[in-house]
Amino acid sequence: MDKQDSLDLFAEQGKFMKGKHLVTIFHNEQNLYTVLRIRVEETNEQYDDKEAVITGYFPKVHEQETYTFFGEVKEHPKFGAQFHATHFRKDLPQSKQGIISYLSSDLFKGIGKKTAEKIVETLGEKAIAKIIDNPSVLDQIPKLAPEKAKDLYDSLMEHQGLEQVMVALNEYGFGPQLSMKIYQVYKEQAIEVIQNNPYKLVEDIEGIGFGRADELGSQLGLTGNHPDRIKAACLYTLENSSIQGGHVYMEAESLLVDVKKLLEDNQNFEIEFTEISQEIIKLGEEGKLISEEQKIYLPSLYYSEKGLVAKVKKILDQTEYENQFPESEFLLALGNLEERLNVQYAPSQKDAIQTALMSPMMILTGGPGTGKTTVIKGIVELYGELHGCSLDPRDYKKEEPYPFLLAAPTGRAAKRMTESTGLPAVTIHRLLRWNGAEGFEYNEDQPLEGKILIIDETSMVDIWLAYQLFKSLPDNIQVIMVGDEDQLPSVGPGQVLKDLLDSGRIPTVRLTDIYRQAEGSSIIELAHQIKKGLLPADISVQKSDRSFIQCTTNQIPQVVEKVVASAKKKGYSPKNIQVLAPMYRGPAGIDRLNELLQTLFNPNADGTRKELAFGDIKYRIGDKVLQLVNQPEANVFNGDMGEVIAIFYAKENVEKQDQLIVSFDGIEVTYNRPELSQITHAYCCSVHKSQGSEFPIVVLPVVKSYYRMLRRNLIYTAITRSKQFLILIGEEDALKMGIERGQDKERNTTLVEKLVEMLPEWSGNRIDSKILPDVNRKNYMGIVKNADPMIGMGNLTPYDFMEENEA
DNA sequence: CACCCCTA
Repeated sequence: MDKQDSLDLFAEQGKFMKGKHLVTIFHNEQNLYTVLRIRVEETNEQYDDKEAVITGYFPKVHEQETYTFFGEVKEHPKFGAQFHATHFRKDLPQSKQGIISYLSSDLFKGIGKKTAEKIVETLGEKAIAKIIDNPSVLDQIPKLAPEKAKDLYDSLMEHQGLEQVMVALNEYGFGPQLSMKIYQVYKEQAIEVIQNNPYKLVEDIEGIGFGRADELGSQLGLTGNHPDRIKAACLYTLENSSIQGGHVYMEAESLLVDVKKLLEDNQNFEIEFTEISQEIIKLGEEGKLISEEQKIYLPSLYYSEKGLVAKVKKILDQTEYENQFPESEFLLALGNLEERLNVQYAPSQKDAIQTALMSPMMILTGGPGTGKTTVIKGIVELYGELHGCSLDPRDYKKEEPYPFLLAAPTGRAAKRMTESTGLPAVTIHRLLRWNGAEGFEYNEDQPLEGKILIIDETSMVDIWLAYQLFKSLPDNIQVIMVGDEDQLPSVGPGQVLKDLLDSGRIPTVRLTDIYRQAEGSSIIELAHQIKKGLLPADISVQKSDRSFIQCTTNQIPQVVEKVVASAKKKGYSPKNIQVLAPMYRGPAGIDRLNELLQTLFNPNADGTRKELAFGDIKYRIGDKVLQLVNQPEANVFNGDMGEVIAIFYAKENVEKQDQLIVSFDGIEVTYNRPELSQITHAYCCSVHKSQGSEFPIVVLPVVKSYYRMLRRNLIYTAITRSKQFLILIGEEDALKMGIERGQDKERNTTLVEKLVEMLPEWSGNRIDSKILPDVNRKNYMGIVKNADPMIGMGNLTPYDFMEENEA
């Protein structure tokens, strides 16, 4: 089998598009993300245009060369149809004439037409494959100097290197996706690196764990207590603890224990602790990990904490905000604003706005419904008023940058920020111009321009991103961080918001009064208890707005069905009633509940309705669906919910594609079949996905089979999604266990101690917001967006949703 | 066992 044939290993299945490269529209040097246009020569896609846009991760693609791309056509909301390629192959010229013009082209210095002809005469139509296989065949070419032969071979390798490496990696058992990643890092040296030290892959390639590398290692004879093996196990264990457990460091002792276990579990060979600590010391000397007082860090995490603290200090050192305008001026402007917006701020909200404007940095924290959004709106409005600057970005020229930077860790939180303030807000990644693979355009060398930064949903910001953001800030900026420390912690390592608050070094305003719920809400009371780790004694007692129905895991589906059916009968739609669960699988998992709820809300009893099947899901018109990825161009984001409004089969439309049309509050998005993986049913969704949303009725099953997921902040996040009714279903034991679990699994961080060491204590006066003057509560709600009116509640209680269940 | 960010 020669190389050209073996390359066809990758062509075995799927769609391809072959054509000549016309122009590269975009190429990211860092991560190789490439957008290019080709003239289509051949394809098995339904594609009528003569030209096509290809996207994917490619090393340099040469102009005028012909390539075959493998992948699928996808619809981009702004740029239209494009072919997303997972891998590609450069087509070697097939005809003698083709090879001659290829070899005599500019790609091969010093090879003219004459020499090219000679090569083909001597080696035949498979000349290129033969040379790649064994460069010494070039010795047969008359009058070809050895240096030229070497140049030719090197150039060929450079152009064909990717394919070479891909084939070899395939033999090591790596698929095209992972192979491409490996190639991006090591280029033509990939195979050499793997043969020398396969454990290096653990360090360099995301997605290759110790287990995989150790398999290669033992094939290559690097076994037992080989230093490379031990080192890799150390780094892997540390990385794992930060990615899986959210820790910023590991105690040296537990690192030793975990590493020993990993090494011995994988191969039957006893490892001494001293052997491990020796390698840890060496890794320290190589700068691959950092140890301080028996705490072992990955360098990126250590420097993130350190750098964040240094920058926070710099920002807090600014003194010019405190007395920039007299308090009387602030109060006057605040009064005008209240009149203009027809709202009245509570004392704690006024305090928050004032502290934000008069301090270099502030944290605004509080649970759902405490008016954080209202305060953000107040801050930007008043900032504009007091500084006499417009809130409209269009009023700014290039030399006078827009002063307001609004950002959030998720697309959806940014979208909400835009809606509630009327100002542009983006994800933190977009703000910093992220270009994939470790590239942020903004950093310490090229800082952002702006005067005031507001970050919402700060609880979701991990230590890496926090550092990246702060180091990209100018020194003369005001920073306001908004969030709820009791919600789910960030996906990435650290607990930045909680640590900043716990340090007591940052000006902070806590909002505690709830303006969104009815007065005397027992849901809020429950939330407060859960925050303290307590399960109220009256949990099983029926309240006006919450209830608890006891049942086992296996009864969950039928009880959920009864409760929801009862709500449906009372006129609630799927939009108003949200079932939340922590996990997808299992008899009480999201998948099972979605199936059942679809049958309840949107059945197809006689089988005559139009359906589009994707995997295990059958979509019907009227289905409630959840968006799983961001589509900023369409203003639709991960976590948004919508409704299926149309289904087209391939034979019914010009695109010849199965299509699903979903409406997200009026925004219509079309999903071709391949894009259906971007949505799922939403009758029941995960607690994680519900973060940032609220619903009139929340139905929350809690059973011991969710064991791994049950934690205090998960339960807190889930129950605080409900605005009117909360119906808990399941086992009291499980609920109790979940609420009590939280403290013991704290994340290892040293941010608090670093802040405390570097910064003076903040001695701001906190307004006790319990002492509220008697003002009209309705007015507080005035500018809270989405404070949808209670939907014809009358005197309903959760009990009304379960009357049939009493037997 | 679940979750974030994305380049014209």
